[in-house]
Amino acid sequence: MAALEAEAYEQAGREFNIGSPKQLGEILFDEMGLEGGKKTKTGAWQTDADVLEGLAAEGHGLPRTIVDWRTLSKLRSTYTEALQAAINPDTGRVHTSYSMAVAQTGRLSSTDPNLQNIPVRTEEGRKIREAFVAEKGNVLVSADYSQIELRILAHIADIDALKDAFKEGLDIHALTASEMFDVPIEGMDPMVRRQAKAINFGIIYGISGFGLARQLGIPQSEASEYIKTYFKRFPGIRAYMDETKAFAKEHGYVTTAYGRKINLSGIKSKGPQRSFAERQAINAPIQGSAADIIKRAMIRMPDVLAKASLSARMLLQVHDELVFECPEAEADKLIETVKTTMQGAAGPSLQLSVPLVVDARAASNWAEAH
DNA sequence: AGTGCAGGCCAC
DNA sequence: AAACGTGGCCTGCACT
Repeated sequence: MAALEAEAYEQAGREFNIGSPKQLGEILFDEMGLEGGKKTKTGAWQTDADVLEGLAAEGHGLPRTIVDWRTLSKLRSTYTEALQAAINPDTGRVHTSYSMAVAQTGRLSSTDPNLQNIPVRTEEGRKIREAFVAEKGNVLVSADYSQIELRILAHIADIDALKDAFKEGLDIHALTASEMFDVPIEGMDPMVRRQAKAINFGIIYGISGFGLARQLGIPQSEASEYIKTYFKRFPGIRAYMDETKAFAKEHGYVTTAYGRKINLSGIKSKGPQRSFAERQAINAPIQGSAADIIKRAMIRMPDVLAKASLSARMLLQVHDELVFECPEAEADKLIETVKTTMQGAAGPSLQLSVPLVVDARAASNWAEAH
């Protein structure tokens, strides 16, 4: 990191506080005069990774150096150093706290330290996750719901094409791409599937052409066409969204699949507040239902483990994932027990019209088990 | 030294 | 007008 700092000062032509976005923005856009800068709402130059990647693509050196420095700096300060400092000397372990009434949707949240945002997406980040290891002679078992939110959407919005796809165990993003772009699933271009995946996630979040364009780095006109095509192919999704927004506006809340209410106070306001509340109205039943289901699984777990004579302990919940620790010899039985419990957790009070699928694996560390 | 906000970025 | 949902933690910075 020291080498990256020296390189940044060299490229900037002077020293500055490398951790200060404000100073960086002034160097890039006021001193160096780079084009394409945007301001944040407070008037400061925006210097987030998207902006810096754009500048780096123009051939400028400093933005690349800063992005690399921030990546390492983030991992060191937020994870490597903070997590070691959080080890409890009595247990030799890191213990998080869960809040059950913070997230509007009914998700848990995790603090001091937050163990629900341990890196996983990059190779460097996964090294952090490798440091979460089982006691000697034990293994970690990670069990996560596959595509639970899209399955819930298929159920709630009652979309036959999506429900059938899940029943047949198809690759849902590939299917979406196939339907939208009229291409066969076999031998599909990975970039086409990636675009469909972004659309699927966007749908769950209450997408806009602007947001999808930003996500995919394509013109807004093109993104809007994608969304139009998606709704044409899955008209039931648009109907669900319209109905949900109308319900929210009439009642001031939406409900999960179990009937739990989620208040949306901003739904009757105007302008951006209302747009925001409308996206919440679309997302909250989906995210909230997933939260209900995994909580039902967690509540049943102690009983289920005891009945199966398993000594496994449930350690963590990460929204659609449960992490356990157990003796190596128990792992196979634990995986079967946990899978069955999680996959059946929607019932019996709710009969989901799509199957829930759980992937589970055992390994000595969290990165490999995930 | 403590507080709170802004900007940024990690996860699902 | 804002622009894709739910969170928490880091540093910098202005302030008390």
